[in-house]
Amino acid sequence: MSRYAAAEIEAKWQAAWDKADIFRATRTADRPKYYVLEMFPYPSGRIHMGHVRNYTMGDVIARYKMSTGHNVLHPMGWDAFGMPAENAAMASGGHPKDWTYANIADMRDQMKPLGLSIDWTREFATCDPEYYGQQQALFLDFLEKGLVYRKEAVVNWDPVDMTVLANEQVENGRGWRSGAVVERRELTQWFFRISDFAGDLLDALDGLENWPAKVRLMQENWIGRSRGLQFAFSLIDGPDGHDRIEVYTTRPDTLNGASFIGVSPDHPLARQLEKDNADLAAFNAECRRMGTSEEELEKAEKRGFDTGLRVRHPFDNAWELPVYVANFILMDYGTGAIFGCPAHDQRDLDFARKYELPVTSTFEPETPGEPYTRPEDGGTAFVPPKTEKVRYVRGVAGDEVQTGDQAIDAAIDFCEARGVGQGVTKYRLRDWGLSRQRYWGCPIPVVHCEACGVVPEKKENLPIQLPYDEGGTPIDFSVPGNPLDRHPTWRDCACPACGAPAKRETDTMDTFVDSSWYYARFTAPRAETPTVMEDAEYWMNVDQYIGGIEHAILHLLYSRFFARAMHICGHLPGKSREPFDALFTQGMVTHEIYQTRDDKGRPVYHLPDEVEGGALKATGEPVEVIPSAKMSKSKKNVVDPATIIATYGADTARWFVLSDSPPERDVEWTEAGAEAAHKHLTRVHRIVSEIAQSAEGEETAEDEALLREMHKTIHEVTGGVESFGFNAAIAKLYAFTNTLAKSRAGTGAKRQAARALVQLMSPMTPHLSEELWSMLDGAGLVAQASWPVADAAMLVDETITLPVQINGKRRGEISVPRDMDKAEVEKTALAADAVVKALEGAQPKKVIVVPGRIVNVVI
RNA sequence: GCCCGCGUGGUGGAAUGGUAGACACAGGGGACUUAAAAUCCCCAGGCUUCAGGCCGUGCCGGUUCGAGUCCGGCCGCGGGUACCA
Repeated sequence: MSRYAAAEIEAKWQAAWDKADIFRATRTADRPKYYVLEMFPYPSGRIHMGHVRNYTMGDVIARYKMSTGHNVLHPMGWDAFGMPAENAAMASGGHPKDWTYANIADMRDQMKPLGLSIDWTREFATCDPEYYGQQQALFLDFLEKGLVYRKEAVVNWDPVDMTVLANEQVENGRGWRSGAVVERRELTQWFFRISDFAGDLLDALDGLENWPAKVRLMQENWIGRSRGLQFAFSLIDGPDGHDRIEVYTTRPDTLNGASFIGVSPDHPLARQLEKDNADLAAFNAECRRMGTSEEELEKAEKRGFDTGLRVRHPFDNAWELPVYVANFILMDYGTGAIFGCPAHDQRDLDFARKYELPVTSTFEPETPGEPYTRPEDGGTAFVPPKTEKVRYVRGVAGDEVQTGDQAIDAAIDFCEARGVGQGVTKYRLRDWGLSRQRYWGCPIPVVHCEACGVVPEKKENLPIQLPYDEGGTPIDFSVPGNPLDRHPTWRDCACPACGAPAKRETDTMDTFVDSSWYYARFTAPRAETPTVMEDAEYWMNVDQYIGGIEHAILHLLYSRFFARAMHICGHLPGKSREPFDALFTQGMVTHEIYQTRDDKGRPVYHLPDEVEGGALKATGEPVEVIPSAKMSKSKKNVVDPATIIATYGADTARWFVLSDSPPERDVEWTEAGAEAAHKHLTRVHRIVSEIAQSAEGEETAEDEALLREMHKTIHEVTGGVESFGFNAAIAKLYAFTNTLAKSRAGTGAKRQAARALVQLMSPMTPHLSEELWSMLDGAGLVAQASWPVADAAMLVDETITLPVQINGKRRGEISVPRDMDKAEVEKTALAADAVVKALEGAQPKKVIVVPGRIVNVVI
């Protein structure tokens, strides 16, 4: 009897699949298409267990769909632009391009042994000129349709590295790499007009029924719709060009509690005033220096600068309010100006107390008599939920007692009728700035011409390729700044409009652009246009998208925007305005952390490989075990998929990452678990090969029981695979393996059962299944066999066991024919020993019979 | 702060309002073996006066013939998010 030799089997069947070319996706009308996609990886150089879990799940779906008669598209590519490649070049020399392509080759080599059903002919990397050239074409189309534009924007500027930093890259006001104090600079940047789509992107979330509710909610909050009133206060003796201050409020019902006006330090009025006021200029400069991190904002004191200016209240010409410049007001939300209502906003109240401004309640709790201290009497700001009824003492419109929502609507109507502003809907979502002052990204295909200004590059000149060297020598990344800026010749070009010498744009695109349309490119990866409508029409949408929850907002929102924009430019059909029909977010792979301490008491981490039985293998020194956490290089709690595959085989790794936890939750990698998975596969191999080799025998009385169990297993595993219940499906497969191992059924029935087992396992353990399938004389490849169908008649037993409860507590059970009618079941239940004993001759009050489920006797 | 999710044996977890703990890990006992490995069989929520009984899905209450599941209020943990006017 041959042992389970995973390495041999896996190589053999991967070669067989390759030879038969069964994973190549080709358009055809004779089968329904199914597009399954996992979020493509960044080519860091090593695959990790998270990748294994992600791609295995996608592979299970892809293989299952293939065996249910679908024409499956299951592609793979590389999200290959980005900072790590440049950082690697800066740290250790070399070129980002070489680093990236070498990593891609390494990772492909690590991925292939997993036996994924991927159509590798469609593979591409976003740093391929063939890909980013089409991205540049998209950009030009977007430009033509007004979907992308340039504007001045404030950015975090690192003066040492000479680059713009994202907010996440600023730590305590300093650049994360250079440690230099970050400056706020105004730069002209490119923006996508995503905010024009805010309402649509929000409303359309309702239609994404097969997305996790959590992700939809996160996007909803991110887009952040609010309804309010926009109106103006008239300014008394304002500087030239400033006779009013426009404000936005979601609480117009508190207008009679207004106490001051606040404007952002970046507000045009503040900028005008600082020209003649050195103190204000200093105040504003200090505000602008302040970081934007959460931590800093938390600590930052709410500070204001009294401009001395006054405005008139819109309801009362005689009522004047002071105008402050305040450090907590953002220029890019609303109008950059607010009215402060200290009674109903804690921040405004703190501000009012600090600068001794009036506090005026406009409403109070509805129920009198409850202990309540008004904010003007030293209480905290009164901010009840808007759905709660309150008593208006200085309301704007409507009843004295009403909910905040009602009062807000009434106030908007009232103000509109008086010509005081209008009701508006605003969104938190802002336009997406895509300019990056980096080398390793997709060049923005425009030209700056002295005569013509900003001119789009001609499409026939695409792709605008990144230069590899500068005048013969490879680009030196150890010099700070953007290499494209200082390149001797790359910038030089002819103006596409007038032909005069001009300069290229040196900004490149945010890498989120690259991943916002790759799913569409997979439908026609070698086309001379971004997409081909016929292919997009056929393959789109992605039927099942799988990836990490960390992309719940940015990547998925940007992709939804891009799909809309591509539709507008004729690159995607209307149905693909929402590109992902179903989304699944899987959990992480975690592992314990092993740590010792050095002589100074600092933690030293150790790889799981170096630890055995709670001590270091090398020295025997005991290790501290820290509970499971996400695998990370810095904590060394990583297991390398390559090692696992070498030790146990890919099927074991695949089986284990699916087995122990529900796919949306984290799964803890344990040596014991991996070993158990491997033991089980070895056992299946042994049991099935024994059955395959045993001689034909008589039918036995146990045949039917085994086949019934087989059909139940088919039913449950199918349901599990279809609903991402992989762990439950695997539990059922374990149970069925036990049944099969113990069964005394005849060889014929056992073969049938073994064939079903092997086939049901095949999406998870494709290699082992092929091997056993061939032993069992299955025709062709199991990968191409039709999925087994459960016989409904075999799913229900002739005789069933019903639990009998007395007053809801289980007291016994009865065995009855499946289709016995309710009255008979009741009779049988009442005759059961436990019931007779409990009733002591009395009549039950009530008997509930749930057919096929349970009987409950109420006494 | 606000929004969302989750609390089930020693552990991971299973359970359309209907037998709580499937399946697996770790554990205990046994068979085979000179021995070990491998394999196979059995036990296993807690308490108990043990052919039985009582308790039990974070805590308190409710709805129901029946609640891990539904509702209300707490407690704890996890995630998201915020000077958003």
